[in-house]
Amino acid sequence: MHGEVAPGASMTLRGIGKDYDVSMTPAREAVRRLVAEGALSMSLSGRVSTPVLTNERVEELAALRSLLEVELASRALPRAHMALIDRLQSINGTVSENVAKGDPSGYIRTNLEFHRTLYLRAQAPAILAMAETVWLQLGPTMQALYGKMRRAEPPHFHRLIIAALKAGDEPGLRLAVRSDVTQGLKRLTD
Amino acid sequence: MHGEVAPGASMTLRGIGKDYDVSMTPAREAVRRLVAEGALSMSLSGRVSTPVLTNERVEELAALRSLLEVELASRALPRAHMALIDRLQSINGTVSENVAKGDPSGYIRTNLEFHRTLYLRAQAPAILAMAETVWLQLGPTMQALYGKMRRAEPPHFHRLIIAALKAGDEPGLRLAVRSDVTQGLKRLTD
DNA sequence: CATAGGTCAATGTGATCACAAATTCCGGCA
DNA sequence: TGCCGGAATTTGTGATCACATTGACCTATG
Repeated sequence: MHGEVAPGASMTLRGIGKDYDVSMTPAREAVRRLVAEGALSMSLSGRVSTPVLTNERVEELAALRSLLEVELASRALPRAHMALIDRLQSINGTVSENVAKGDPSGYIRTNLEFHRTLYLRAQAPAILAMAETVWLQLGPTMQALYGKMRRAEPPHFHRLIIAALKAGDEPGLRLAVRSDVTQGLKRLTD
Repeated sequence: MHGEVAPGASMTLRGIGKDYDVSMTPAREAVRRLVAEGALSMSLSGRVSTPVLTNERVEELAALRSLLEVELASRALPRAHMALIDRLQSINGTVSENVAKGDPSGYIRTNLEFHRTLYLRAQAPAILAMAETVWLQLGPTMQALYGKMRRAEPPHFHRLIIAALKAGDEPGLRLAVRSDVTQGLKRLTD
């Protein structure tokens, strides 16, 4: 999810087991779960690797992020008090730090933390779980994206999100979330 | 998914294995996958059962169906030719038969086949997979719903969907799909 | 008769093993 | 030098086992 492993990286059951000091059995169960969630792909022979996403797939996942996260933000809006907004601003500072540091994995992690913190207020665990599944599928590919980014951009749309939350502006919030989610992924399909 | 097992039904690894003439290992992997997809729930002790959904959860899943399936229908619309519409009408006939027969599981199965046939035209496998995950989570509860239905209602909204497809009416299609998806689930939360 | 305590069966977990399939690697041939 | 083929290693699958824990049943007691 955090883009710590590159797209197309392959792994073996025995290797995973050795890494975590367990036998093949728990490694197999973890892998099967991640395959079910789309975070890993399995060849017909059972070999497992991180998926290499086609442009069409990335476009779909971006559309899913947009659909789900706009809904989550919209549901969170009426419950978003000042304490939450302060928290979001603080996280946003950490995001900027990671941008400055040039740490792609840290950037992805704190960026997702920003979104998750907001969406937790939506009190919609099933929808949030789906959104996290999408994040999981995009993880490896996101790393490739932010590795390619020439200029590290500050979290512009995050500020729009915070502003819309403060103003209680629902259409503005929906647009800001959609823009933030779509922005980076757009570049990925070029 | 087809509502063949009631909500809250519990099952054991050895029991599943015996049913399908395999050992515990494949049963465990299947169960873990279904748990990851939300189709089964697992207690802290590892016991597995079909989930009993709260009203809030049903509302969430209905919202997810609405979001995802409206998008899928919208993407399928430009690609929907006459052959597809004929196919949908044929499936719709089978749906009516199952309604008349009073076969809840058959009704759910053919109803989902109607939706899947339309959505396959959207050429969006990731979104369709998410929608099917939602169907999976709703399966057992759907059975409880259609078991409670006094009067078996004909697939009214399906006809609206077909009409909108014929007319190329996108707003009408979106509304028809949203209504069809929401209709039954609304009654479930009372 | 109800309830609490204790015993026993049932269940999930993780490890290990045998086996088949596939991938890789290496040598030989064109 | 490039490509093909076979052998050996790697890898996933399914089965079985030991063990700890949980849940259920049964009995005894108030």
